Amino acid sequence: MLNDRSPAFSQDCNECPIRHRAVCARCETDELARLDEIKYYRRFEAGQTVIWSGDRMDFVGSVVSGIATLTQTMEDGRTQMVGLLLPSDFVGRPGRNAAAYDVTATTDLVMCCFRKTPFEDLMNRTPHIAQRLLEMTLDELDAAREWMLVLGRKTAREKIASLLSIIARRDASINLRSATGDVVFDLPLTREAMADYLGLTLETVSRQISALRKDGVIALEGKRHVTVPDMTRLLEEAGDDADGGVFA
Amino acid sequence: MLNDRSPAFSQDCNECPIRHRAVCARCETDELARLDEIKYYRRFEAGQTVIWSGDRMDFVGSVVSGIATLTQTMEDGRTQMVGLLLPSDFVGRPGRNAAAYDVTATTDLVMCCFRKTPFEDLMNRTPHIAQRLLEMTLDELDAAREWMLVLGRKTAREKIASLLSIIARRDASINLRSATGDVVFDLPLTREAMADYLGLTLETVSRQISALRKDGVIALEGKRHVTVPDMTRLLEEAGDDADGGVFA
DNA sequence: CCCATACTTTGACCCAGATCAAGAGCCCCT
DNA sequence: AGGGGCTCTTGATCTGGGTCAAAGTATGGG
Repeated sequence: MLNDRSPAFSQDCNECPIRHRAVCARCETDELARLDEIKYYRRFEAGQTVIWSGDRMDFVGSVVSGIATLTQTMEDGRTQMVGLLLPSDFVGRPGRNAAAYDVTATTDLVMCCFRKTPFEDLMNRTPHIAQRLLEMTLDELDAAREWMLVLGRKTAREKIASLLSIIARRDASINLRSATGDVVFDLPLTREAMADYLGLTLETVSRQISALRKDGVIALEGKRHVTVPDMTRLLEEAGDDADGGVFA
Repeated sequence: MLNDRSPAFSQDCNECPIRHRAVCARCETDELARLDEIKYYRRFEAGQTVIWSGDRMDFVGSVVSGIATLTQTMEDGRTQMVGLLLPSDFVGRPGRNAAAYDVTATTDLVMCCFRKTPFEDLMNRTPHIAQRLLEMTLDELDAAREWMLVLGRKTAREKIASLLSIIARRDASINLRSATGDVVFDLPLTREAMADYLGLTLETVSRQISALRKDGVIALEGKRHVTVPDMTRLLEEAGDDADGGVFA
């Protein structure tokens, strides 16, 4: 399976996202084979730290399954999540040795990693890797800037609705809609982690989720399982431009 | 001057930042010459809009002199600044046609631009351009994420101190210290623009600046000219890790 | 089965920063 | 000089979300 180099494979590969996302079908077969040679897998349990901010980071890699968070912490303990890594997201920085933020697994996590030196060598010989990484990084930058609007200007309710929209949009299980067309997914984060993402306290997160439930914007089963009967309504609550994206 | 291709030039060039920052001395002379062939300059007056979010953007470029801001706006008018472009900063996205945010000149502005198609062609033939752009984009991503911590978790006073630190660090005139070692610079933004960067109101910005002045953290001459007698103190006020960076 | 631990909800109260309002300083134009 | 825009400051008041506190709910271990 991992050695299949057909075009179809490089389209559909979930097994090794860097291969699919960073390299795609544009590179020659030999380079793909080289990537396979130097890659390795790492597994983490929920709650485990992948790397601490400031530590030496001698690898780059992407998420195969599970969810990881990037967080920054002040000396007094205030914490802000600065990124959410879902399957196929890339982490690590060619050309720099220290991690800039804590990376933590919030669920069981599998990453596809490359030791930095061989990866950089390969990147130098394979222009498309740098170009693909550039595209991915620009996407992340756009996402980070969009999040700055959420953090700086949105109300607590809008923040929650924005987070739910993003998770709905990106969570793989979103592809499964119920018979009635509802959007259904599981929250991969605790209330505290959501608070850290949104610049709120966990109490406010809890209150706003309750409020959205009372107002019929979402339905909850247990603490984590969310049903969105009307995605357009949720996007309105988030204060987003009403284009609706994939849900239009 | 613009045709000087000595190594010293590519180190010191202020005239065409993309050449210095995106290409540097690693590329061959021919490619540098090609960059010179396709570049052109654009001038904007203070307050003028470079491009509106959503508009077709058929160029990329970098700031030669002056200051521009990237902002996002909600329908109801709430706006968040998501980036500050100082001289040598790059803007634009190879491979995408629509601008993702408003770009506005806040001072008189000169940009060094490249039409997108020839730039992309050149990038495809010159791997170092993509690699250098990747580095620059990763820097911007780190800065954006650092700003997320400011927006999400810092108090108004800390936000102001953080902004002043960043401007002090990046403003070219910082290199000029007064005889006593004070750090001196001009604020390139109105109170309202600072508020939009920090997720505050302009009244709060004004009050916090007054408070910092009263407490002797900064001194003001007129509305815009700032003197910082003790940079370490300012960084403490910003809640930053006390490494001090260039000011240590 | 019961307890410990971690996560979540809800209530009561408070405060940092928003909002509303009034001037003050400044620059440019006529 | 005098006005008309700006930008900026300062005061008074209000409020969204933080803080503190307590109780509810899973889940897993002994």
